[in-house]
Amino acid sequence: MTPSRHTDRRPADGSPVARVCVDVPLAHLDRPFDYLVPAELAATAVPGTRVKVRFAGQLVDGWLLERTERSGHAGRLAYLEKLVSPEPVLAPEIARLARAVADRYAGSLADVLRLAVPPRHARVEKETTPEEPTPDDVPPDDVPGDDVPADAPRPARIPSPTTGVPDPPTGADGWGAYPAGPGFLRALADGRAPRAVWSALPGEDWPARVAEAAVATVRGGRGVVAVVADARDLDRLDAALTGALGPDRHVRLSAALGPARRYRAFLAARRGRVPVVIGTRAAMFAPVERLGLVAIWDDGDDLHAEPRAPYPHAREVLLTRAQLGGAAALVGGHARTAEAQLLVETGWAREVVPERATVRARTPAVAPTGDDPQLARDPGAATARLPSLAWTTARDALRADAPVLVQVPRRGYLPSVSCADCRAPARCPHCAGPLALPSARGTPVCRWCGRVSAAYACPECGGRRLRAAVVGARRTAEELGRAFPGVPVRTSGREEVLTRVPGGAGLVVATPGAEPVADGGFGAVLLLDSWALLTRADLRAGEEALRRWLTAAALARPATAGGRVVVVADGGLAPVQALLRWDPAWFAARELAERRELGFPPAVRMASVTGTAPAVAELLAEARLPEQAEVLGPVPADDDRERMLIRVPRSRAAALAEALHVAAGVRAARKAADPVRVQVDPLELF
DNA sequence: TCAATCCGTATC
DNA sequence: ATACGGATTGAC
Repeated sequence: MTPSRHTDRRPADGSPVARVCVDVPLAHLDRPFDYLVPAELAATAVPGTRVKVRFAGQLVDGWLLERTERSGHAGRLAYLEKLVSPEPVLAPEIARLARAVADRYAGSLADVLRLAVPPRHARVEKETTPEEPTPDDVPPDDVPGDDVPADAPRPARIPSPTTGVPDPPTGADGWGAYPAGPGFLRALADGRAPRAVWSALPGEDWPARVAEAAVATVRGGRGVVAVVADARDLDRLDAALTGALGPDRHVRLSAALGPARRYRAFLAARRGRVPVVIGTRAAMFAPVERLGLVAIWDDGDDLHAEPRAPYPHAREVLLTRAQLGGAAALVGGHARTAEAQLLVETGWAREVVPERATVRARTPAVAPTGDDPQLARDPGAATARLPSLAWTTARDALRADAPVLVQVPRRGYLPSVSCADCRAPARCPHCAGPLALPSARGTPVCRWCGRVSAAYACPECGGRRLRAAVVGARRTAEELGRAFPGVPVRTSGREEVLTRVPGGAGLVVATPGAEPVADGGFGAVLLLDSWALLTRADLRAGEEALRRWLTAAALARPATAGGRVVVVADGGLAPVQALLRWDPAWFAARELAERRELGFPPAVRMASVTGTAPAVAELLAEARLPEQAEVLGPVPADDDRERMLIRVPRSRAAALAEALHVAAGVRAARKAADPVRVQVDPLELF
């Protein structure tokens, strides 16, 4: 680049101005900047391309958002320095979506674009051109191998001659088991935009159902984005889609693919070569032509929350896409989140649920049992410290040559404080935050507002004594093998996740989210140590416990085929009740009502501001918060930082996000030191 | 009186 | 971030 070349440059004849989003992380620079398009880039510097521009003296990356005739900028415009690639990787609708997501989460467009478009891989980009597809676009190692469950792919159907896309199934199975299901599929095929909150039946082959919804949408000439929580779910969905749609009508997109394969899959979608993109949350921004359906499975799984700024949640991103693009939406799971319930109650989405008779026919028999581990009469139970009902249930299943699933929680859940008498979580009388005991014999202190509750009395039972929950009962799992000598014990957890186990007698000990599918279903499912799940210091503890139980219990055979579930928990607790009755909608409605009462999300919009105490104070002093905003805290966060919570009515959500974004910008412009993290809808509230 | 430096502000 | 401008300070 010689200096003389600069003097040669002249602006392009048509639309000489490029509006560019510069890739800098500073909040106050979150707006487009205008540059001149040099004549030689007139045809190639199109909207959606990556460019390099000189910005404040340095060369930075940017996104060309649009080309215009004139600029509103009073000063002199600089030229685009370079076109990184002529590939318009940023589709216009994704640019719009990214802006909406940035606004919702008090973040910058550049931050969201970094999440939305994978890093360029030049070699991959050159492999193919939009005109000549190659068969190598989905490489062999993108396709799941032999370890993928055999049940997941549907048998290939004869493609209909006109479209090449098979007909959806009919009858009382599949979507036919849900009264609103067939109508939902019809609407997808007809090009309409139905929105569904789907409560999947136990034993449901959910990957097949999602694949059928995708097929219906593709039949209607539209595209699909479907997001699942982890690699194992993705393998299952991939296999189902391969069966339903063939091997080359979809791509999988996840960060785990690595840069080259990820960019290859991304390009295939962007170039309109495949109508369906499936993936983990990395796929939530995937460009798809004529988007007709967004789907998310198990939206309560916290893996759906993006850990990088501005921390968007896959469900919210997908619903925003559906809203902006007039696409259908499918929010499915065995459980139902309070957020999904809100969609139903506001009328934004409709329920797709089975009738009670169908539920009864498909559910295993669920029974609660106390968590007293003394059971001397059964020596095996005593060894494993199992309640006797759990032990006898497992024993019976094993005798019937059926596999048994034992769910144990992961370690690391923070105990909170509960009433020693009735075990109701202890909440701050002032702000309803969680109480904690700073020392064993101290007075409880609110973790949100810091107020001391010296005279705490349980609102449920009037009890005045408090107890801290005890964590860690993994030993129970290790001792199980000894309780059932001669029975093979396999574990599935963080280190090694089993996808599938054979149908004979055997024990599988799994942590939540790592439960394998069993051939023919599990004869028994034991849900142990639920006390640790239910007493987590988390707003979503009950919802999360039920989600994990339903997900595990859904792997059991129906009661009619001998399937039994034992949950070691007090049968009077609401999540346990919901499990016994297999009624996730009832629990979600109850949960949402409670959150309305307490002023918690999603009934209200919350944001958190985390940083050093002076930095947090400065940001909040700067922020012009909406009038109804309530500021809670400070609560201590990691390494001498602190956290403030701001809550507003949902109608003020946009104003809150904007106020925080502007305040962060003012701070960044002034000093740039002492970072503050702003999070809208933080997953963890305390 | 001029230049070196500091601080604040814009970055096209 | 960096780079520029206006104000400020200090030495001639």
